[in-house]
Formats: sequence, C-alpha cells, structure tokens
Amino acid sequence: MTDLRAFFDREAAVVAPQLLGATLLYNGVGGRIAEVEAYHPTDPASHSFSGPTPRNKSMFGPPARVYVYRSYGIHWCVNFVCEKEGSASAVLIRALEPTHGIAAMRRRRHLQDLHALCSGPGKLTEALGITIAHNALPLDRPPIALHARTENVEAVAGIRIGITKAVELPWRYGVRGSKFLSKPFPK
DNA sequence: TAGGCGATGGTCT
DNA sequence: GACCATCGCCTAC
Repeated sequence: MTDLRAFFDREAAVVAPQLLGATLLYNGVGGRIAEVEAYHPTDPASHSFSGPTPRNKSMFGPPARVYVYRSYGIHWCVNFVCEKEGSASAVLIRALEPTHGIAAMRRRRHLQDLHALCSGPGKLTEALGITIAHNALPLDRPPIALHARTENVEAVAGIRIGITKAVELPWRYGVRGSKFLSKPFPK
C-alpha cells in the first residue's frame, strides 16, 4: 500500500471501513480483511482509555504499526495503530477471507473449513502465526505486508462484539454478505 | 440456529 | 482478586 503513513494518520473510525478488502499478509500468509472494529481513546471500551500501560504502549506509538495483545489469557489479537503518535486509537482486525498460504493456515488451525480459518480475532492470529513477539512491527516492512484493495467493497456497520462498555457505538465494520465474518451483521 | 459455559492467564485495582 | 476487544464444545429447540 502506498503512503501507509498518511492512510493511518486519521481517526480509527474513518480508517476502519477503508481497510475492508485490503490484503494482510504475514510471511506471505493471510487474506482479504473482512471485518474490523475501531477503538478510540475517548471510548471506554478501548485499551487506551485509561492511559498508557506496559501492555498498550504500542497503541501510543507511531501509527501504521501493529498492536498485539493477549485476550482472555488464551488468544492473541492484532490491531493497526491509527492517527498521530500518542493519540492511541487503533483498528482491531476481526476476520479475514483466506487467500494466501491456505495450507499453512489449515495446519496451524488443525481445521479444514475455509470459512472458519480466520473468522475471529483470535482465529486469524493463530492462522497467520502472529504473537506478542510481533507487537509494534511496522505494517509496510517484512514480515508484514498490507496491500490496498483493488476493487470496491460494500461495507456494513454495526455494534461491536464481546465488549461490556460503550456497547452502543457502531464501530464494527464488515464486508456486506461476506461468508468470512466472525458473526453475521443484524439486518 | 441460538445460547450457555468452561478453559485460561495477563493486566489492573 | 476481578476483569476480560475469545473460542469451541455442548445442549436444547
């Protein structure tokens, strides 16, 4: 993606729907982004709401990098950092449509079903092999690559999933009609 | 198809 | 000591 820095130097809620259809690869394995959620520092559901901590440090760093954290003590989840350094907003990547390295993803997930390989934030990090070791890596240098979408994508918005605060904010975005979402969007 | 729930451990109060 | 930006398995319908 050209000029990644400018792309991410905007509000997470603006960046998030534009990421739909972009291709995320880690070591050549990945797919098209099918579902995302935006998190903002004024948002009580955001990890950055209560200020910087050792865990969320990379959210406060420069944009166009990844923020990786452990969820429920089991899963890794990956975010893209947005806006200017210190503003601490990010987009959580929730689902991918697998396109590259599908055999490797099936091996890591011990699963054949293509639709379930990356249909959730914890699933896609397992499929791609992303862990805390990759926290704060830039999105435009190996082993990570991000390619802009090549065709238009119709986005749908909805409320976010799995959170207990600010549940009403419609900052979940998905590709309309995609079979690779973590959950369907209500009609 | 939808909902309940256990596993599991880092993070913060 | 409580809280979780989850997953997958198990029921019940």
